[in-house]
Amino acid sequence: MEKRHDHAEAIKLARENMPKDELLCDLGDLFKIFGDTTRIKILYLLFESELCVLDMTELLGMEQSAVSHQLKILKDAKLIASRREGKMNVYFLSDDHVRSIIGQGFEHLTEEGERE
Amino acid sequence: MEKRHDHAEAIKLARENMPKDELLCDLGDLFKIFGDTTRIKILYLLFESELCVLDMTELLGMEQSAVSHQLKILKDAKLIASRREGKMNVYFLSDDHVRSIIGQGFEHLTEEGERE
DNA sequence: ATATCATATGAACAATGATTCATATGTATG
DNA sequence: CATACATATGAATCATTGTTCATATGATAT
Repeated sequence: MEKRHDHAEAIKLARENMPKDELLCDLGDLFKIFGDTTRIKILYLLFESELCVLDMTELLGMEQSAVSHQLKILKDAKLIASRREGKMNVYFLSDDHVRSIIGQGFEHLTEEGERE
Repeated sequence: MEKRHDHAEAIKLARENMPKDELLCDLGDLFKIFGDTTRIKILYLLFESELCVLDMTELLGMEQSAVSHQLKILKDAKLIASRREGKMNVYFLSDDHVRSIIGQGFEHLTEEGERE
């Protein structure tokens, strides 16, 4: 009887190419940030234009405090950045990876849909 | 004094391009799946070769039950698929979006690192 | 059939995390 | 300096979620 799945070989290959635990942890932490609807919404908002906190609070229909908390998380992850403008803090995307990552997720979802 | 941040215009632009809530939710749910080290590890393992549950249990040094639970989550999200081979269930990546998404996350992390 | 191997699954528990409330910081203006 | 405006932050709460334990299902061989 032919053996189709070769445990030893598969395990060897998989083990050799496993990145360090720290990187895997960082990756998880990064994606965790995208794993929340509020934060996804904020990022989408910033796709189009810079926004101050009150703008976002209004657009999201949420409490100002909740928005600020999420902005901090996004900023700590360097996904967004901000600058002062008088009394306001204006937020904007800090690089294009955000668009790429969300774009890939979007593709996965829509192609799944088509197949069914 | 020149007004640098135009609230009305920014809000209008942002609101027009906001996808439906359902999509935003689905996106969040998808990324939530990548937001766990165990699942990231499993996906990385499957980058190289198909694996049965016991292979992964050994490679991850985790309980079989924990691995199975995570496999179910990945399978429900159509990120992986499986086939029977005798007593075993052999798992494999179901499409290349997994590689792209993780790749983008990886890039964000490493480029951040370089800049500092 | 029964014993065994491989995997799946349900319930319980502990940890994590998003939101709210209350309050503090920072900035302009009278 | 006092007041109002814009934002940030700490503590508390409620919900979500990963893991474990115990057990169920499914497949093979004797």
